[in-house]
Amino acid sequence: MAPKSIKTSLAQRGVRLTRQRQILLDLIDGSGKHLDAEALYQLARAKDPKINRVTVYRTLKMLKETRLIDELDLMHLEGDQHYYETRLKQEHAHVICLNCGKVEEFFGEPLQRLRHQVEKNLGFQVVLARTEIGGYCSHCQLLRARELEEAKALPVPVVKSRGRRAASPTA
Amino acid sequence: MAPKSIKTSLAQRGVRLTRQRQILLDLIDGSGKHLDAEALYQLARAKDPKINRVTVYRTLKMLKETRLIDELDLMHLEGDQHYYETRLKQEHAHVICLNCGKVEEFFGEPLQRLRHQVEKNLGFQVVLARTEIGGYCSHCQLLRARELEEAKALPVPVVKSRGRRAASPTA
DNA sequence: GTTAGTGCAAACCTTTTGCAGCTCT
DNA sequence: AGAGCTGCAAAAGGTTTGCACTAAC
Repeated sequence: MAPKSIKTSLAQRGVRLTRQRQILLDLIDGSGKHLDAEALYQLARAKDPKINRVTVYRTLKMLKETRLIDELDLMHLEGDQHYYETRLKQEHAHVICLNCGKVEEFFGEPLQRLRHQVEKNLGFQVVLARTEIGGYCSHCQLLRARELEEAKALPVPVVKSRGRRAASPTA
Repeated sequence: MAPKSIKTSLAQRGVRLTRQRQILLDLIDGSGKHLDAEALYQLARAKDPKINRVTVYRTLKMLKETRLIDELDLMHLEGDQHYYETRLKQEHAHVICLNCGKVEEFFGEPLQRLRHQVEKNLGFQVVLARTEIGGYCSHCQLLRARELEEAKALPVPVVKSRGRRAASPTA
C-alpha cells in the first residue's frame, strides 16, 4: 500500500483515488527501483489488464506537478525516458555507472549546503533539486583496469568501441 | 572561433573538422546561452543554409560522447529537448525559475565537496555531474507575493491554474 | 584515394491530445 | 448528478537510422 500521506494528500486536494491510481501509487513506492512509464505500465497491467498507457502518463504528470514524486533522467543511459520515485525519502543524488547502469544513491550534507547556498546567494526559493552523477562504479573500474592490462599484454588491433548501451538501472 | 583546445582535441582523435562542425563548435561556445538542437540548427542555417538538422544531432552526440560538451535538461521546462554547453567552464549547477524560465548558474564549493564525497564514500570514479535546481527567482517571488495580496483584497472565484509554460531559458 | 561525414527520407520512441463514455464522491 | 477520469486512436515532439553521395585528410 502506498503510504497514507500520499493518498490523503491527494484526497485533500479533491483528487479522486481511482483504482488505476491506487495501483500506480502502490507500485511507485512499493518497488525500491526507479521505474519509467513503460515499466510502470507493464507492472500495472499485471494487476489490471484494462489499464491504459495514457493513464500512466497522466497520473505521473499529475503526481509530478503536485510534487508528490520526482522525475529523474538517470543520465539518459538507456534512452530518453524518465524515471520516477516518491518524494518521501530524504534528498539524495543519483550516482549512475556509465558502464553497467547501476544506480546508487548518495545522501550527504553537500546537498543541503548546496540548497542553502543557492537560496542565500541567489535569493532563490528552491522547490526541487536534481543531482545526477555519471562515472564508473568500483566494480567496473576494476573490470576496465583488467581490460587495459590484457590489451597491453596482447596487443591486438584496436576495436573501435561505439557508445555502448548500459544494463537496466537498478535501485 | 571555438577555442583551439576543442578543435585540436578533436583533430588529435582523428575527427575531421568539417565546415559544418566548425560552425556548430563556434556557435556552442560563442553564444553565452544554453542552446538546444533546434536553436543551434536555426543559427547554423543562417551561416550555411545547406546544413541539415541531422548533422546537428550527430555532431552534438559526438561532442557529448567525447565529453567536450555537457548535456542539460533544464528541468524540461519547455519540452523534452536537451540543451548544450561547453565543458570549458568550472563545474556549476543550473538554477531554473519555474515561473519565468530564467536560468542562473551557481558555482560553489558544495559541488566540489559532493564530487569528492561520492568518490570517497562510494569508491566511484566521477566522470560527469549535473545538478539542476528548480524554484522561484527573487523577481517571481515578489510577483507571486503581490498576486496573493491582490487575491486576498479582492476575493474573486478561484481560477484553476493548470501547469503553466515558462518563458524560454536564458543564460 | 580512402574513410569519415553529410544530406535526405523515413523510422523510432516517448509523451501528449481530442473526444466519447465511464465512475467516483 | 456531475465533474473528474479513463480508454482509444491519433498526433506530436525530439531524435536516430539506412543509404548513396561528398569532402577532409
